[in-house]
Amino acid sequence: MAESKKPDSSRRSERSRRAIYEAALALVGETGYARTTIEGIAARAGVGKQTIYRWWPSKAAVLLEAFLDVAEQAAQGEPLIPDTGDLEADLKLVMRATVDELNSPPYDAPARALAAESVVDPGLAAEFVGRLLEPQLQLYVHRLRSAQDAGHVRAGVDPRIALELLVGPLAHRWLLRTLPLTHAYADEVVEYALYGLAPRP
Amino acid sequence: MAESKKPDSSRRSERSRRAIYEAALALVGETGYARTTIEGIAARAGVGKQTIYRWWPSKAAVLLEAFLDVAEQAAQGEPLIPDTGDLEADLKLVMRATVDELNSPPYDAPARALAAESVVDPGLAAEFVGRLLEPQLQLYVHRLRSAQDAGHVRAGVDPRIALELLVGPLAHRWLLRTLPLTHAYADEVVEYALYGLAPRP
Amino acid sequence: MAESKKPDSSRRSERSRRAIYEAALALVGETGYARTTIEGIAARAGVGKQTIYRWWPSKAAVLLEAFLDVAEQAAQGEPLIPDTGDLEADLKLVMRATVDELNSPPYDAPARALAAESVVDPGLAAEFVGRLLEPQLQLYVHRLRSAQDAGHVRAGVDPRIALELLVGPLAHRWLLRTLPLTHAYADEVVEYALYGLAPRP
Amino acid sequence: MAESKKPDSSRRSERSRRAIYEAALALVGETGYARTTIEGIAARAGVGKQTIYRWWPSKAAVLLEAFLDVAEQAAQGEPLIPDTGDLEADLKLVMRATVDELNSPPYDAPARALAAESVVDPGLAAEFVGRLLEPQLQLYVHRLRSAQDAGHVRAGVDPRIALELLVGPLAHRWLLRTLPLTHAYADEVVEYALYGLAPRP
DNA sequence: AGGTAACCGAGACGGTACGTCGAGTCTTATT
DNA sequence: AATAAGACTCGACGTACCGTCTCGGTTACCT
Repeated sequence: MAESKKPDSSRRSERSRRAIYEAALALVGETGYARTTIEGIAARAGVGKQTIYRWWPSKAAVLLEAFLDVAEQAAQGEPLIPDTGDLEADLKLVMRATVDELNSPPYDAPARALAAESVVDPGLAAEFVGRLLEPQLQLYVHRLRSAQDAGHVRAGVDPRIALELLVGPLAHRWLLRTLPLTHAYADEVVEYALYGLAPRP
Repeated sequence: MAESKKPDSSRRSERSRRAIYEAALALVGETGYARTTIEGIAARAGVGKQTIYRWWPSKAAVLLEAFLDVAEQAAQGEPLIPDTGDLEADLKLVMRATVDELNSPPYDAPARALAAESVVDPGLAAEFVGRLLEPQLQLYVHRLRSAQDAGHVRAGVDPRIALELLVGPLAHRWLLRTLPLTHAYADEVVEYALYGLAPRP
Repeated sequence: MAESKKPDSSRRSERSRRAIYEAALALVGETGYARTTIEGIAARAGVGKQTIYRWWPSKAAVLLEAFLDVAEQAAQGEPLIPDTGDLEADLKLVMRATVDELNSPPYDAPARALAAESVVDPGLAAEFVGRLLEPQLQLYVHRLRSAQDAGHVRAGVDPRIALELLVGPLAHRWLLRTLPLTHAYADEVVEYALYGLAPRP
Repeated sequence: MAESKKPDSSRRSERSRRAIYEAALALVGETGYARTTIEGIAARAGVGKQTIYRWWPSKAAVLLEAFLDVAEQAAQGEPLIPDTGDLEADLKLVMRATVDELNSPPYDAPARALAAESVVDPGLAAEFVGRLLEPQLQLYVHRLRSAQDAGHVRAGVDPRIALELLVGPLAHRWLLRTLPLTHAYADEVVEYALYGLAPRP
């Protein structure tokens, strides 16, 4: 009943782990995900290939962890979604910030790669959504519930669906590049969506 | 400005073209896009590899055309978006149909593969969006404009953005599998979105 | 009992035939036999591939005929082997001329290619020997017989073997490049061989 | 002056090396050199193609080493050229043995292929001559010098040229198949050549 | 003089092998 | 025991030519 030998993580080289993260992100940024290879990551990180295969099941998994790593560090001074009492203003703020993030190359390249892989690999998608996307979405749920409590959103509204009315259109433009992703667009999406959520007089 | 010798398409073998489409769709359906190889398509189609490389620049391009080919044949009896005068009912109808399509494996596998590649390959994305997605989206624009003319949608609303409020959430759930994609969800998205578009009394 | 359709040689395009010869010799000279392709010959000659396949069974056969063609033209003012009565002088003359020929690139390249192919393809070897080499060798037989009649070569000597004592060493150096092929060497071979053929006092 | 990364030969798999030699010789023997492919050798040896490309620059180089390998093993019980004091008899012995070797298929096929390639590839020729042919020729040089010391060959004779009078004719018949290669022919060549080398009374 | 059968240029086709790249596994020596 | 290094088998890549096969277009013979 032996599991096929799992490595002893207490012995793991922290140095190598970080070098692999950096190499993975750098290569994906410079040459794109498809042209990034495990061999290339290992070479750039000054690491043996086996060290990667020992700790990660796939190229996508390496990139996901690398990306989570920087995301966590960036999220230390967590901005969350502000709650000034003005829902529309607060949402426009975060949505504009999201637009900026999606438009910035150092974020765009790995995030795009991970999204694309997730589209096609349900296992990765579960990780990607669970560890990266869902926590973000929950912030919207909280803010919307708070607005609901304050009477700015109709009582019957399901925040989960409301949030997707906001985030879905942004994701759509970002992923498929149908049209440019701008602050103006973010604002309009917020406005159109909120019309439908506001209480009827 | 020398074009690197283009083949003479009048000499092209229709037989091979169709065989390649069928092989590509079959293999993507059976083994997934990543494990589908050009060599495999050629072998299954009973065709030389060069015949694929002569006419398409990449595996994704083959699949796109194969998919467009069946899409066109399927769209002969064009369903379009009905216009019964009841916008909500009409939209729910198409949105439910779209949900069914996205949930049906023979459509899902190649569409997902193309979407994933498009996320990461802007050139393919342009083709994918322009030839497959955008025509679909224009149907929404038309239906929404018609509703606007009938006074069921506020005059100031931009149909392009309105449509993304409908389609974006669906795409989001489909692509990233955040939550199940159901008829109920389609209905709710339509309802939430239309609240915001309806004229204020 | 129909032979699988042989082409009608009276209809053959002389223009194409000559262009193919020239292209074949030029390409073999410029890029070597191995890198010369039938497609390349056809392209250079401004000829369809089929025109080559119609008239020749192989690349080697094309080159052989091309080479024979120039060899015939060159041999119009046939030098043969002179017969001044001084066998040694006469042989040195031809042997030196042969050395010069073998050392001249325009002759060397195609001749080498044909020899190499012949080593490995008995059918081609038969053609090569019968149409090109053997006629040359017969000249030696005649000259040696004449010398025998004049009493300059022992009566018991078989001219066929004697000739190979002269030509063999030259061929050996040429084909395998063991040592440089010079006039001095030609002279020495003639001298050493003739010692053995001369009548014993 | 960067060498394009050379592999570490201390890590080399002996098992693969021997399997490649055997496969190469077997395939050349069975199907001929031209129809022997690197892919075929790799498959037959149960080896990755890359393992061949890592250690050899060409198909011919593989075959050369394979052939040298068996030649070395065969030459353990070195026969050399005997020195009984009777030069003619000794030479006839080796020349007949050489004829037998050249007429035996397992030797003929690879040797012929290597010779043919050498005719056309000077680099290979250098290897072929230096490592295989020249050591054989030196045996003749030694034997002839010994005969010279014993007064059975004229003092002025250059053994190098004398040897080519013996070996050249044999090679000529073997390579171009002008006439059959027999013991009788070997004897005659020896006799004719020795006439010219013997001291004049 | 018109019809027609061949050769001709061109090049698409189904194939085979090329030489390269990278995947994932395994081995060796080092820390 | 984990590591850096890298050789190994394997499979696919995209390319180059093979030899076969249409496809018009031009000759050149033959009614």
